[in-house]
Amino acid sequence: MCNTVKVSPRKLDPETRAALVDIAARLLAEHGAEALSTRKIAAEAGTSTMAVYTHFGSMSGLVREMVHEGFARLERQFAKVRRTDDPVADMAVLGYAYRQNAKANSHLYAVMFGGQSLAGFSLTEEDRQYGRYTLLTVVDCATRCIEAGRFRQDDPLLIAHEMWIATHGLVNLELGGYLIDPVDADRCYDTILNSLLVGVGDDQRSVSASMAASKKRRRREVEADPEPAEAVASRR
Amino acid sequence: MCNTVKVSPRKLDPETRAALVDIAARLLAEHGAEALSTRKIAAEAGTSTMAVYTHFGSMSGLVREMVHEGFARLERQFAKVRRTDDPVADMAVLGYAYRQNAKANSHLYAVMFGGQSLAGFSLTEEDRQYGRYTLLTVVDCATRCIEAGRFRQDDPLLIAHEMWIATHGLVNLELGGYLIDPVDADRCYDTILNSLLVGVGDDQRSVSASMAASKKRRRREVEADPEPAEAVASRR
DNA sequence: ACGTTGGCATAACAGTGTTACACAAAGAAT
DNA sequence: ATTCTTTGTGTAACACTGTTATGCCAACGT
Repeated sequence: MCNTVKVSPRKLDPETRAALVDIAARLLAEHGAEALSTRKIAAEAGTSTMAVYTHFGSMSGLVREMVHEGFARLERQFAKVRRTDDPVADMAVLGYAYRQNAKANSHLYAVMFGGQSLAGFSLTEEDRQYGRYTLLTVVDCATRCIEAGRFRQDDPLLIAHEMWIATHGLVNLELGGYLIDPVDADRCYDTILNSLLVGVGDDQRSVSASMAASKKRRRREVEADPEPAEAVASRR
Repeated sequence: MCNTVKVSPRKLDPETRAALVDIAARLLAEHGAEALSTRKIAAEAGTSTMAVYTHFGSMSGLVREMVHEGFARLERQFAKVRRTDDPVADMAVLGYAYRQNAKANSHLYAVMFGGQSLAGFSLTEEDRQYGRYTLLTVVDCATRCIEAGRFRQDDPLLIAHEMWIATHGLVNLELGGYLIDPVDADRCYDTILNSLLVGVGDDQRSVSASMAASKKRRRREVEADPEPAEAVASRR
């Protein structure tokens, strides 16, 4: 009777926790980084600023949660991409999904990958692992490309990284507003992806065909607008 | 006697202006974004916080100045790269210079290209034009590659953008800490650059030779450590 | 039913960017 | 040389930020 562990006379409310993340994400998306403050979040959630500290420890903790949610979103976008018998087209659609996700969550994206410090938050190695895990979908796709004889026998992790880097670079400059009229983002991406796909062993004709196929699939498998709020809510 | 224009009874001191930028840049580089405050800057400069407002209007104005200085630094790095009769090697060295500059000024770099909002600063179209101007060195190099018959007859601006995007993507993920051991930054960059260079028309043998040549030139033409402080001071 | 425990609100603290205001310094005009 | 005017700069305040010490009270285990 001495070591009886008394736990949780009052549990943390998971609903308010989720609400805080949602509100923070909305504030960030709608009004930018400057609008992200404990007081504004608490006011919208109908609580006090303490809620942020009991649930997340600090503002950085909340940002970290948002970052993880961002990775989860990206993974869900990836999951929507079908695995067809044209894995190279799949790869192109994955790239488009990455772009679309980044554009839909542009403020969060900079924190997830750019290393931007938002409210004093900075990535930990654990966070990065979380991010790298998302890349596994791309690695798997690269593996299927190799197995299908489209790509040269090579390290699928390296191939996935190539795609990641190119897409990431494009998205970053696109979001930064640097890619304008004569040399716009779509044109650049087509050219780069083409070169990379040929570079890893596919032949030009097959690449052209796969990229054309991917363009048809984009609209179906990767919708531009973010998923409706009900879907997010029902997942809880 | 009514419209006599009375000007400047007391001029802005360009020395304190430069000192403020320098101090701000150092604080940013050494202690991160959180350490960038008017009071800290003013304290180090031996002035009051008002100096920031008379010289730059606001904190964002000072950040803008730092961004422009960042572009100028990049351009100086580019200027160090020689224009040889192997323009493809030149291109590879330029890419290395871009990487090196980004790593030496990593905090500023995210603001310059990533669109990170630092102290409420966000890029204006004028700032972006400033950034695009820096790319002209790369466009020129691409033109020389075409004239030398190494690259296919194509839009040099598009080619420059390809290189920019790939290098930028690599640098961003590198700075974010995402590129680790088995698939590190150097390995990725070599592979991607190779694919892109072949993709714009050069043949594999020439690319390999040029990249090998570029590796020898790197250390000479692009020193890793930032330029000594005296050089910066004497330029004023 | 009761007592413990931990979530939450309140209010304070140290810090931030920004600004109104007074002062002083420096060039222009006499 | 002296005065005048203009304007940079220091002081102090304002509204705001993240964070935390301190209570209160609701909810859970007993």
